[in-house]
Amino acid sequence: MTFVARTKWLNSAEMRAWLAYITTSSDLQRAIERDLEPFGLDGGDYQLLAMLSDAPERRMKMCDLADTLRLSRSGLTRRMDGVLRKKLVERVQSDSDKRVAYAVMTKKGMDLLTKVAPHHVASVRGKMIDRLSDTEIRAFATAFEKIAAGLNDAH
Amino acid sequence: MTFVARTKWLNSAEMRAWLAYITTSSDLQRAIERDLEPFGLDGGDYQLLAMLSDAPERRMKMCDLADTLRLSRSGLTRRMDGVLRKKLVERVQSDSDKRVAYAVMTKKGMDLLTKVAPHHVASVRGKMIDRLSDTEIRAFATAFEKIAAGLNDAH
DNA sequence: CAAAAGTAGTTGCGTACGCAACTATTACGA
DNA sequence: TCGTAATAGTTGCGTACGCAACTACTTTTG
Repeated sequence: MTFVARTKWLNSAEMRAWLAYITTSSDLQRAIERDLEPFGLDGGDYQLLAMLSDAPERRMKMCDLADTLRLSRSGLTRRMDGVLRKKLVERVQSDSDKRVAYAVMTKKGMDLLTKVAPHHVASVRGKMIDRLSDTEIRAFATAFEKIAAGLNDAH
Repeated sequence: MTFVARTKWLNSAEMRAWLAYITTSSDLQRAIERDLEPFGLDGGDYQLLAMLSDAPERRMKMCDLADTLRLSRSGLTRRMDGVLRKKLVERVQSDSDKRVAYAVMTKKGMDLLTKVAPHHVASVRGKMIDRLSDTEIRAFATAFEKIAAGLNDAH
């Protein structure tokens, strides 16, 4: 294919960016998750609670929650099993549409999140945010926003 | 803990950076992996082959390979099963130290990587690199390098 | 130089999650 | 309005991978 044959290799700055990104982002994610372990949460649980805490009435439809968490429907079903067992979240069947179920954060879930969030923020700050200048933070944000836009409009 | 009580929340620029990062990086990774599927490789296989292709004599000790790929030892053992079955890589026992095994890329593996690499680079370019300005690329690289440095010296 | 400690790799087991298939419900088109 | 299509959610099955335990070597140490 002409297209591929013509593909430019990465120059050194581009390669630096790509390599730094792929090696570091997995380390970063692990490090931040490790800081959550003392609270009995993993990264997925935390994201789930954080999303619910942000939603009106602290509730979301399962399928919307799956989309925002980047989980398949079945993936969310299993992940819910965990937080349901811990009583951090409840399932509530919808009256108006009997297909849909809501995930609703319980008081226990909210209390836990309130306790954990400052530690999590401290972790994110310490490992990432506070290591970057304001300029870098802004560049970082716009870079990922541009990438996200590209991913969306390419389907 | 005073430390935690004092933790500053993220301001809006910081929050933008963090949110854009966590939501987008998983989408980006998936998108790039999807582009590898037509070649019968997943992201892990590709990384493995790429690392070997870069190493002297296209071979690496299993444990070094595990470290660079951010896999546990057992994780690498299983991942090797896949590429061994496909004959892209061979295991070679070391003579000098009978504990160690080398992963050695085969000609078939090298040929495949040579074929796939341009598509992969095109994918990385299209989804990320070409969407960013030179300035953003540089900021991106230094940002992740700083983060990586922080993760390392914090143990 | 023997015993203890360290290192490389594999295996058993448990967990997370995606895909495909299935059920139940709702929306739509003729 | 009936039948077809779309949507929400769960379940079965397969894969990836980490941890702990194990084997087999090698290095260190007293």
